[in-house]
Amino acid sequence: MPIKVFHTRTRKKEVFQPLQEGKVGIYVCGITAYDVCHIGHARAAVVFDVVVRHLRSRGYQVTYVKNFTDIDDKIILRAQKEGVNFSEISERFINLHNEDMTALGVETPSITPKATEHMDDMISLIKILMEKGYAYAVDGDVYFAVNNFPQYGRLSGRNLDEMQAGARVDVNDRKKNPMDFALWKASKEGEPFWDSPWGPGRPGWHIECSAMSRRYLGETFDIHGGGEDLIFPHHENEIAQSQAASGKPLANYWMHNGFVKVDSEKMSKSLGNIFPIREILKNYHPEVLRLFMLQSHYRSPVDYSTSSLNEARTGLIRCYSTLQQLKEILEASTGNEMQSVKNKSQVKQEEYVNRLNELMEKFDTALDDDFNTAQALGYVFDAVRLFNNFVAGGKNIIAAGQSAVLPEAKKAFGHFGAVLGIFQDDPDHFFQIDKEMETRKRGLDVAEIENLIKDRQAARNAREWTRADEIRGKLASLNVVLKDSKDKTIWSIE
RNA sequence: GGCGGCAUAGCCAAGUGGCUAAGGCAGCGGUCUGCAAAACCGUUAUUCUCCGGUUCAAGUCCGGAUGCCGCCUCCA
Repeated sequence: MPIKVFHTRTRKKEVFQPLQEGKVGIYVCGITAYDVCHIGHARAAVVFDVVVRHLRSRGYQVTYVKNFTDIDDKIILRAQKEGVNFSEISERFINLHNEDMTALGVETPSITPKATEHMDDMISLIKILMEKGYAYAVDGDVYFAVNNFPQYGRLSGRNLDEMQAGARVDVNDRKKNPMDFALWKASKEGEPFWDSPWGPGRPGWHIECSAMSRRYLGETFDIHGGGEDLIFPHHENEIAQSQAASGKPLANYWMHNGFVKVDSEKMSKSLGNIFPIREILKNYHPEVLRLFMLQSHYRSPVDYSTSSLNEARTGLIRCYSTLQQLKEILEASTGNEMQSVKNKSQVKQEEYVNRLNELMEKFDTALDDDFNTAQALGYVFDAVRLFNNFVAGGKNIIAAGQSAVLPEAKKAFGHFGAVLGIFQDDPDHFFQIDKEMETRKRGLDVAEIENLIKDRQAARNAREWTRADEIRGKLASLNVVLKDSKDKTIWSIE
C-alpha cells in the first residue's frame, strides 16, 4: 500500500515516491522569532510532527529540516521598542518556542538552522541569481525579476497578469515589476547588517529558506511543507529563487496545513483572538490540544473553542481510562502465580487479538492516505471499545494474567500513541495533571473535596445512604464526580 | 476585482463512484451499582445545503444557485 500525499500544485493526492529509496528529505518553514507561538503554530508543528513520525514508522529514514527566521522587520521593530539587540529578541522567542514544542510532545527536527548562521549561503545564492540574470541590484537592494521566471505562480495557480490586476503591493519605483521581491535589503540607520557585494544589508525573508534547504537537503528534495498562508508569496518565491538558480525542481511534493480559526475567523492580532500555546497548556494537558487538532484532517480549517477543547479532553480521558485499566491489569498479573484458565474463551481471545491487529493495519493505512489522522483516530477509539469490551467480559481470564490479548493491546496502543504523539503520559500522572488543572481553573480546594469524600465514605460504611448521597450531591454541584470501586473512591472533575 | 476551498445527525468530524454513511461529544433505553459514576450492550442521518446533469450505480463526477471561509499585504 503506497503512501499518498496531497500535492498543492496539482491539487491531487499523489503516490509518494521518494528521490532515494527508503529516504525522505523534508523541509518545513518554521517561525519568525518575534513573539510567543500560538495554536496556529502548534497545528503546523503537530501536523508535520505526525507526518514525520508516520514516515519513520513506515521505515523511511527521514531528514527533517525546520528553520528559524531570526532576522526580520518584526524582530528589529520589537528590539527597537525594547531597546535591546535584535538577537536578544530572536533568542528569547526561539527558547520559548522550544519549550512549547517540548510541552506539546513535538519531536525536535533533525536540523533546525537559523537564518543568521547562513549568510554566506544566502549571499552565494543571490550571486548565482545575479549571474544568471534573474536578479538586479538597485542602491544596495537586490530584487528578483519575476518576469524572467516564466513558471512564476504555478504553485498557487496564478499568473502575473492576474496578480498585477488586483495587486495591492507597494508601488516602488526601484522595482522593474511590482511583483518583484527583495533578495537583499540595504540596511537603514541603526539596523543590524551584514556585508555583501551590494553593500551592508540583510537578507529578504524568502531567500533564507532557499539557502537553508539547499544546504541541508540539496537542490531537489522530497517534501516541502508549511501553513497554507505561505503558498503565496513565500513558497512561490522560494521556488522561483531555487529553481532559477539550480534549473531543477525544488521539492517534489508541497504540503500545506489548514488554519486554526476562532469563531470561524482567522486568528489575527487586529481581531485580538490569538491564543498562545503556553496559555492553553496552563489549563489543558498538552495531549488534549494534540487530539483536538488530529481529530480533523490536516488540510481542513479547525475552529478553536473552549468547548471543542473540552470535548477533546473528554475523549482523551476515555482513552486514558482504558490505558489505566490495561496498566493495572498488567501490573496485577505480573508476579501472580499462573492459574490454569478454562479454555472456554480461547477462541474468543484469538478473535480479540486478530481484531486488534486489524485495527493497527487500518490505522496505518489511514495514515498512508495523505495522513488521515481523523480516520486513524476512529480506529484508535474502536480499539478502546474493543479492549473495554474484552475487560468487561473476561475478568477470570485476566486474573490469570495469561491472556494474549493483554500484550497485543499494549502493542496496539503503544503504536497508536507513538505515531500520533499521544498516550505518552503515565495514566495515573495524566489524571493527576488533569485534576490539578481542573480544580485550579474552578478555584476548588482539593483538601476540602477529599475531606468530603472521607465523610461520605464513613457514611457509606455506616450504610447511611441519605447522608452519603447528600455529600455526593454537594460535590456534584462543584462539578466533582465520584467513581466508587470496591476498595476506594476516585474523583474527577466533569 | 482576480484565484481557491468548504457545506455530512443536536454539536465536532471521516468518507474522493458500488456492501448496513467511521469515530468523538451530547442524549435516550438496558446491564452493573445501596443509589450513582465509569465501563459494557443497544439506540440516535432512508440521507449528505438546494436545483439540474452524467452513470446500471453519486455524499463522492459535471453545471448552476445559495451560504460560509481563505489567499492576492507580514502571517503556521
